[in-house]
Amino acid sequence: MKRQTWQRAAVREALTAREGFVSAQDLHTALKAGGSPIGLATVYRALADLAVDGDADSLQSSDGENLYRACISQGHHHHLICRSCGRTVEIEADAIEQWAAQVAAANGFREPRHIVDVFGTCASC
Amino acid sequence: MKRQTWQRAAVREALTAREGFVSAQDLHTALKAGGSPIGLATVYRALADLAVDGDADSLQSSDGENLYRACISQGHHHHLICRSCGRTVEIEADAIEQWAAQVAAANGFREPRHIVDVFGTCASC
DNA sequence: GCGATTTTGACAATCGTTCTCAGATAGCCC
DNA sequence: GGGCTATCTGAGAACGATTGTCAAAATCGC
Ligand SMILES: [Zn+2]
Ligand SMILES: [Zn+2]
Ligand SMILES: [Zn+2]
Ligand SMILES: [Zn+2]
Repeated sequence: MKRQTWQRAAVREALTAREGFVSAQDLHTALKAGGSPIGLATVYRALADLAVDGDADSLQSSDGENLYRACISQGHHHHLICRSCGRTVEIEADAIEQWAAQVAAANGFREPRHIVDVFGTCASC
Repeated sequence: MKRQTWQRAAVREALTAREGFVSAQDLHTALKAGGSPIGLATVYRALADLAVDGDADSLQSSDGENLYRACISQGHHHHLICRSCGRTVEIEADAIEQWAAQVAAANGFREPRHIVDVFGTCASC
């Protein structure tokens, strides 16, 4: 079973305080700047756990970094992300879900999963 | 202007000979195994060029590797990829293109780009 | 063939991430 | 509270994909 530590709480809180997607390293830097003595490896582990439990969304940036964001809606959803400021809008689109399932089935593919993210420049940028 | 070298030709050929997506390292290993003295850095550079020129598709695997594949259809398209054998089907879906553009516009996002890939297990796996 | 310019490749450097492992700690039983 | 034990933590090393370096080699226009 998972133990409750102040480190995990701190990571969860720091992540929630952020608007858009953050890297593990950035979050660690922010925590240290706030006076926390938390270790980098711990931040990585906590973020991975949050993502697995569905409490955080994760995606890979174009240069291969893993980015995380506190989840707002609980269910399956996608993102519209500002490539400049990182501001993120959560999107639900049944049409996409159905399309993905249908396309997979039509080609004989089982257990379909999909990656759908939209990037753009937001109104304030 | 781009120069024509046997190295680039070899990379292009090796990539075309493959069915699904390959990593730069795998392709390099295959080339070496075939007797070619080509360097790893050159394979990376050639693949990046192919992707830029639209002659190869590229995507990031879940563990952060860049994968490449010889392009069949020329225009913008997406992929249905077998998570087991790598077999890939190219997909064109105007509905998705329109949906992405519309979702971006509705939220005030300009210059939308999107990532859409479907993974599954193909019929033969 | 010549020369300017580009490309190559061995190797080092980078950088995000994971591993290691000894010490700290949460949760549980008494 | 005190003690026990499995889990968690963190400093640093290790790792692995990718990129940078730079001298030597190759291309292409002349
Ligand atoms: Zn913005
Ligand atoms: Zn979806
Ligand atoms: Zn398959
Ligand atoms: Zn598209």
